[in-house]
Amino acid sequence: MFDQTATIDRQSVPAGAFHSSPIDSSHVAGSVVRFGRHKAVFRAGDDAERFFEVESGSLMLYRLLDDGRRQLVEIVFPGGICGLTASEAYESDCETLMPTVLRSYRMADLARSDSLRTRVIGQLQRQVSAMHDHAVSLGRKTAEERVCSLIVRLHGVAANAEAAQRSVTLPLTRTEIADYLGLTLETVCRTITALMRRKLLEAGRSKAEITVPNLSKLRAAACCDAF
Amino acid sequence: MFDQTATIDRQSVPAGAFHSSPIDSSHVAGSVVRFGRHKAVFRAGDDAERFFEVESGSLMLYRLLDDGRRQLVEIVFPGGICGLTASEAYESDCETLMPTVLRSYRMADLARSDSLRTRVIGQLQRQVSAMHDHAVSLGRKTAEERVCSLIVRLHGVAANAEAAQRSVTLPLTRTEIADYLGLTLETVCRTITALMRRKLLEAGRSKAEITVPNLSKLRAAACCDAF
DNA sequence: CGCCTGTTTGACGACAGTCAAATTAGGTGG
DNA sequence: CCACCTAATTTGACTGTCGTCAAACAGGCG
Repeated sequence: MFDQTATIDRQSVPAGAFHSSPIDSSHVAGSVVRFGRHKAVFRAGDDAERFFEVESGSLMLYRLLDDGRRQLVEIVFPGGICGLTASEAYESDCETLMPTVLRSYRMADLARSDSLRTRVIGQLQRQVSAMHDHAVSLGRKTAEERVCSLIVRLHGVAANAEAAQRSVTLPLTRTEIADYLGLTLETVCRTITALMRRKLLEAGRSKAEITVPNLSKLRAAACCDAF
Repeated sequence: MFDQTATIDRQSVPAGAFHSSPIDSSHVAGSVVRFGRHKAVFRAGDDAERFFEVESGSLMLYRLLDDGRRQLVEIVFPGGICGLTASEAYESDCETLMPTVLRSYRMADLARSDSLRTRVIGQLQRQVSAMHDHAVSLGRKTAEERVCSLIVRLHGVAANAEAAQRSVTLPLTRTEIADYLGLTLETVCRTITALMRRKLLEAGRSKAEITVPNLSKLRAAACCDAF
């Protein structure tokens, strides 16, 4: 489907890095890797030799069932970690949602760098919390609440970049949104259309762009919680 | 609903502990806390001062929506961690599913003990993987597949305890199963009944006990993946 | 024995899924 | 720059799985 070639760009560790904090027995900066949109970072079943930290861009992690059903299990934004697993092989597929810069570490780097460990723990905490919210969406929310929850979250993540803008650029196609929210493509379309009719959303200049006229109303429609 | 009192039992740190590995600046053993069945460990909104490691027993973490909908976001078995959050307050409620022994740590202990950090990272990896599987169940599996997946998992966890037994003791009520699987109580009942008619399950001596005549058939009905 | 909680079963309805077709958007090459 | 081609999105009609409402049943404990 997509070209799976990435522009791999192993930057050398900055010279000064070798002389910093004495706490780390070795200096682990990771290697920078760049990917275009919709490139595979790793595949389920690949040897899990490395894990990744998102510098910019975003990723999706998904699992496939034998019969083709797909579930996006996580969307990873800058600062997030993926591919860190205790098992031999990755258990999900990982693809970029947009041009993305990752920092790649060997699994063993975690044992070497105390600062990396600390960073990873903080990040895993945040990701677990996001996954709890996601479980609530999948298990207990209606289609409309799920769509609103996702847009509220994407709005929050984009807030830095687009300042106080009310416009949100969806990094996901309708199919990806559906696979993240446990719905079908058709239900996602119909739901977005309905939200526009009700003025909770407004069309942007492309299908991937949406304007949020009233964030608190949207948040209410998402059914209260964190995002 | 339940008596929220726990038997708290702050054990002193073993004497020898103060003289071990020089890497940890302080020696963090945590305090042992014991709870009966269906006791609250913490509530959403409580100050998140401590996190917990399950020594024996099991826990459920759940979130409630304003209108009363509930979603169990995690079931935590021995070795598992809960309550570890970057935010000020817990974001879920946590209750025991059976009499349970926890080890309680202050959030700050994590910064002090390198061995604790390492253990926590490994555990978070396993829990993230379990949550990914759960997301697949919630988003993409049918009621029957979800029920089978859960029983297969519970069978796996109990395997140590009950050896090669084919019987599984469900630590969850039907309502809790429903709230974990994103179904209703009635659907869970009907699904279990249907599985028994089809001989994928057999009744045990109580409602909470179930016999699995053929694990691989059950696993197939759960739709393939890890659990 | 009786109450309370948890479980089971039934009848019916609704939300979201399936199948199908039309429309739009993007990207490529002439 | 435009025509064309493919992928993505939208909309419609109908179906089915699971939720809702209701009532009966079972089990544990005082």
